[in-house]
Amino acid sequence: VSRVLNNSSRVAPDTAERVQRAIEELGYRPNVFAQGLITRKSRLLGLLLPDIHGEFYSEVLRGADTAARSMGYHVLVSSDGHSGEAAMLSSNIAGMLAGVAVMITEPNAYLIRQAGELELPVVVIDKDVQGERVDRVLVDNRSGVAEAVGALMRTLRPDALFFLGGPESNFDTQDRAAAFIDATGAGDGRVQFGQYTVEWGFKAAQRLLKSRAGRPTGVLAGNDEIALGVLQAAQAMGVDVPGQLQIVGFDDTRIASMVRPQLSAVRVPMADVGEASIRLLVERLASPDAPARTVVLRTALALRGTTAKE
Amino acid sequence: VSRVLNNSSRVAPDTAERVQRAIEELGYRPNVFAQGLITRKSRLLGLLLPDIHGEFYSEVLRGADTAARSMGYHVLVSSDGHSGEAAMLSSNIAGMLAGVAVMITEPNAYLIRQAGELELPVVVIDKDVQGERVDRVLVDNRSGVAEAVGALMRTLRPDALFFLGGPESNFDTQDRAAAFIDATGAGDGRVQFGQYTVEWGFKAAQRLLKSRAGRPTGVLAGNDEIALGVLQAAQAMGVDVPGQLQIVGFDDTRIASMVRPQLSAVRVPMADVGEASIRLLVERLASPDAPARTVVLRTALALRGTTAKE
DNA sequence: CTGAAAGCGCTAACAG
DNA sequence: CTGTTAGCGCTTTCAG
Repeated sequence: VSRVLNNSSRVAPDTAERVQRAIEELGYRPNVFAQGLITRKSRLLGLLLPDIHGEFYSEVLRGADTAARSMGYHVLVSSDGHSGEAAMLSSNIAGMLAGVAVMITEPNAYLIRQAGELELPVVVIDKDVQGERVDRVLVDNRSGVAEAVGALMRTLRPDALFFLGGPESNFDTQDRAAAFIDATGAGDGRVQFGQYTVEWGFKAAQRLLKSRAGRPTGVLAGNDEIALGVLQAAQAMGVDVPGQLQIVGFDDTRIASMVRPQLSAVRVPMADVGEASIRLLVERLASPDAPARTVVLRTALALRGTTAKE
Repeated sequence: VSRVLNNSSRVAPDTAERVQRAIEELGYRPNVFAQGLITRKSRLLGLLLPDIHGEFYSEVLRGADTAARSMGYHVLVSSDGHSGEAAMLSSNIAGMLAGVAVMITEPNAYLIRQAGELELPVVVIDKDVQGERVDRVLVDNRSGVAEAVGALMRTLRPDALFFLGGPESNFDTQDRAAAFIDATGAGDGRVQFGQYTVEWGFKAAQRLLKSRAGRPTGVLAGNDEIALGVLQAAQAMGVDVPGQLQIVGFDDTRIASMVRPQLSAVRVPMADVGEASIRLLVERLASPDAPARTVVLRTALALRGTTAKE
């Protein structure tokens, strides 16, 4: 039976068929635990996200799930709840995992070290972690920012452009802020850090819009929620968008196209991030000693209602 | 070692400690497969959703994950992609699952039957499936609708109230439509079915708002996205909300409070749905022969900017 | 090509 | 209280 199922070694065709029939008649299903015990392999992959909340992460998960399924694997998600605990990695379940993809968006010494030392194949998402056999999936934030700023600068002066990011500790926000400074030559006052929320975007924009001098004519937001907050502040204060203020969001989640006017945004291919990390993992399973690889995913600029029409 | 780890049967305190020390020194971790092979138990629970997309399902997942973790379990999510395939249940991974929670929102004979026949403990979410040992988690749509309609009728005539639902085949939409008809005495024209999307909500509202006679003064939407579409249509047509048109969404996802004005909505406790299903599953694992249970979760009405201020 | 048998690492039952 | 042992169901030699 084992030889038929794993179609290994030579089995006579008619024997094989006889076995197959018996399998079906009896409804036989191999015991996964016995299999795992002897082969030390499994078809379960771990995906560790900072949070399983909202449009962004659920899109990563969806991409990962789809990719995994197409290759006969399954994905076990877990959020580390920003706790740095990485419950999944220390729980007994870790022993069932064939590999893990870890998304690291904030400094987390514990997680980073654990990811590097794990005897399991590891893919790190978002953070350029060192490690012998640690593959990486990165998003090209810099070119995304450059493209967005370029679009803004077609109609606006660079010194009236602002960046409203998420938490300063967030790696993506850091990257995006740095790229923004490179692209616009912005000094400190025009780059602000806060939260990845509508509320924070609203307040920050309100503050900016109130000031007479140095009022922004263009804002690049750290994510779509911040951009939405900026849009709402403008609307509340009677500032015309995109006439007096242009806004570009980041991520291009479904929210960006749900609101009116629709948000222009730098599209981050979240599903592709999920997919690439699973693919990398499965490929490493196949060749454990291959050199570490890095996949960099490009963004794309989606111009919609909050930027000047060409 | 086994006895110490499972703190079963009497072990001398000092022996236990000696074993513990050795475990730590050696970094010993029990092999999950060997354990599973003999105990036929696992700490892995399956969660089958129609889709892993968006605010709604990611919230269910979050509730489930939190609950599972607090009880030492893990959740393996999978979407059936509306395909009725239930890949998770037929794949080899099914053998690692201690139980499954299945969310059924549309007719799916295959899934329903499979859920009822599975030898695994099963919890069915959203659909009242029959089955010996099948527990259920339901949302009390009817009382949610009644409450929303009640609020609308404080200032509006019942015959100017409309219900714009999702697909007619969706169980929740069916429930909500039926409850709406009960509460308002609405005939067919005032209950419409479409898609759970902003676009459909927009178009349907546009059509309704254009007609001179029988123009709605209040709309109950099948979910928040539809409600948002209705709001945008009103704004686009210069219809004042809530002055000329009041809108109540359903689910109360984060989207409802992200937009301006904020959507009034019937809050569906999505995280609680996830949590309750995991809890039911774990409790059944403990007592396999207990009678089937049904948990009904209440909704709550969140009155915000799209309904008349009191 | 096929039958037989040796474990994989663990738990639980059984002696001591 | 602790040592020993019989499997759990599978894959993979090793003989035939």
